[in-house]
Amino acid sequence: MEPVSTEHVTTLRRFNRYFTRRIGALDDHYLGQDRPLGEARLLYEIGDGASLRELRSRLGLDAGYLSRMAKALEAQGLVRITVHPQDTRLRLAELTPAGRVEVKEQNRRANRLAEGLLSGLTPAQRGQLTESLGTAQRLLRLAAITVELVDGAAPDARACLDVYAADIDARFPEGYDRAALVQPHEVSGDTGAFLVAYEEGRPVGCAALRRLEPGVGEIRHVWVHPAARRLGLARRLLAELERQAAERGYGVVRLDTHATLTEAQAMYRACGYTGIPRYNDDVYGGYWFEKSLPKPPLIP
Amino acid sequence: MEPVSTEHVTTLRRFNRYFTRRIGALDDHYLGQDRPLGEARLLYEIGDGASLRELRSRLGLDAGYLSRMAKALEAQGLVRITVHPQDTRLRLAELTPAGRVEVKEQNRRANRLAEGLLSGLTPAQRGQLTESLGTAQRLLRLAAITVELVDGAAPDARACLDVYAADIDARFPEGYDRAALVQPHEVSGDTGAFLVAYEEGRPVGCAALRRLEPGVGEIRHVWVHPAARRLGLARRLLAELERQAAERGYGVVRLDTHATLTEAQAMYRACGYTGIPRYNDDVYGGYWFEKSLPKPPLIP
DNA sequence: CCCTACCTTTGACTACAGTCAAAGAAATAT
DNA sequence: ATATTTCTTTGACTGTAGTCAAAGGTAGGG
Repeated sequence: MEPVSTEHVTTLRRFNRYFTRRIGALDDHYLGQDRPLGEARLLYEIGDGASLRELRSRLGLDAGYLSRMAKALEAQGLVRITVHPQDTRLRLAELTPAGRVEVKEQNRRANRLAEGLLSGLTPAQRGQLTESLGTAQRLLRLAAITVELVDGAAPDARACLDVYAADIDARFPEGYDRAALVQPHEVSGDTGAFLVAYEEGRPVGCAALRRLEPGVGEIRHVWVHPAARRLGLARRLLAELERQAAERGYGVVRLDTHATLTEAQAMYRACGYTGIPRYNDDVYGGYWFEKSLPKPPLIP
Repeated sequence: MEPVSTEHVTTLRRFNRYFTRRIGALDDHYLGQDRPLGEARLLYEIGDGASLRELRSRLGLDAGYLSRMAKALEAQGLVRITVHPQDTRLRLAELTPAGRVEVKEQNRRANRLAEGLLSGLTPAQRGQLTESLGTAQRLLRLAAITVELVDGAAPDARACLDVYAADIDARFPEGYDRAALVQPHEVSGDTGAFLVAYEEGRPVGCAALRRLEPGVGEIRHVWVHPAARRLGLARRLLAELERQAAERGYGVVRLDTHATLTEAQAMYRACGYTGIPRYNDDVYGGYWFEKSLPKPPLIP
């Protein structure tokens, strides 16, 4: 991997210092107002209802601490806590009308704060700021996502394929038959690979490689969770999978895409793939692509 | 002022949430490590030495709280506290060699964290992120700066002119004579104005308006502190001063600039000023500009 | 049916962050 | 010379955040 230039590190750190001290701290202070910050955050996070378990993982809180805060909010009449109908170990928290009012008030305060800040800028500058922040957030999210090689039979791998199958089943006019998915053993070991992308511990994308014929690998199931799209994650998965393919001795990789997935086709072309004639009898294939890989560096 | 669009507010708030929770919180956690966060911040802020008074205002801490923390750091051998030689009410804090080591270690950790984040991006993406963050920070700083109309005799006004005079005295080949500065009464009241820009309570720029002849105002001493340059603050001061001029019934404003200040000349042209012949006998003038102002809106 | 894993609650703490008021010492203004 | 202001220190607090361990109830696998 390329070394990180000090200029980039400095800018990120300077921004971080400036932003957390000036904007973030202000925001926290206003959000809480007459309520402890922890409670205010919890209230906000409950939103349209959530289980304590979920809240705990989202906010990264200790179970006991959370339990007590939830109880305090319940005592204040802001939250109603019920037992999960299916799994009675779980507790569900939801806002009461009073809680909803409180959250609305939080939102109003935060909006006013943001408006106050933005009002110091001209409309053109506001647009520029919005664009910069959007770009920065996209890139920061992408940077925080890790791509890992997992076994084709790993639960996360299967979970990704489940969502993937449901996703394209809804998108293909003819639906999608799960029988077309790769088998775990095809995408594991010396000839195959399965990559899962994680954002904050949750799988948000995948990509699979299997052997097609000697020297030729096939890339399949490149998929990104809807909430993680437009970050450039698919390209990253693809690049990483190509590295894996080269390491496994493949000189060429092929793939097919459904005729309806025009964005995917554009991406493959942009990543150096060229259209080729049909190479398989996949019923979902509409376009076929191929890319030659560089020889892997010899690791002594 | 134009209303702030919800899109801009939403983007700013979303970014704020994401950044403070994900990046900022992480940073704080790593910075502190085995030391309370307050102490870690104080240590960092002391840097090459500072008075307790200064630290208090920079960090926004309670006097008692700060005094105790400083003492704790001194007891740990990280900080040396001495009495100010001129004003014995003041205490000066500076790092001991051990303190310096500790701060270096903090820096190393923070750098590693930033590098870890950036290493997930391609060099091109890193460049894009750096640029976005730079732009965003510029704009956020600008947005947080307030411009206020003050009396020409106000301490902040005179303080600005002092720094201004010293600044250009160093820049003009022939130096600068303070006698050329405006008098307080010229830039106050119905015919004059004095604007001071504040960033976090400190004056970081100024601009003055005085009467030149009936219907014609003169803009003078447009100045921005070196630490606040390249944010677009001069333009903002200028625009606000033009509003003040229009309000005071001036249909035209004029100004002159020294021949060496080429950036200033470019800015005036970009702001709608056009070159005119010499209109005064200012020894520092090298270029003369003029701009017609719109009629002020009638306030009933 | 039993065992294990999971989720929550409760009790008992700790440490950090921060506030307030009183008082002392030195500088500055009048 | 006196009054006022400024800066710091000290004592006495408070509230929030967060940790750890024990215990009790429930779900799911074998």
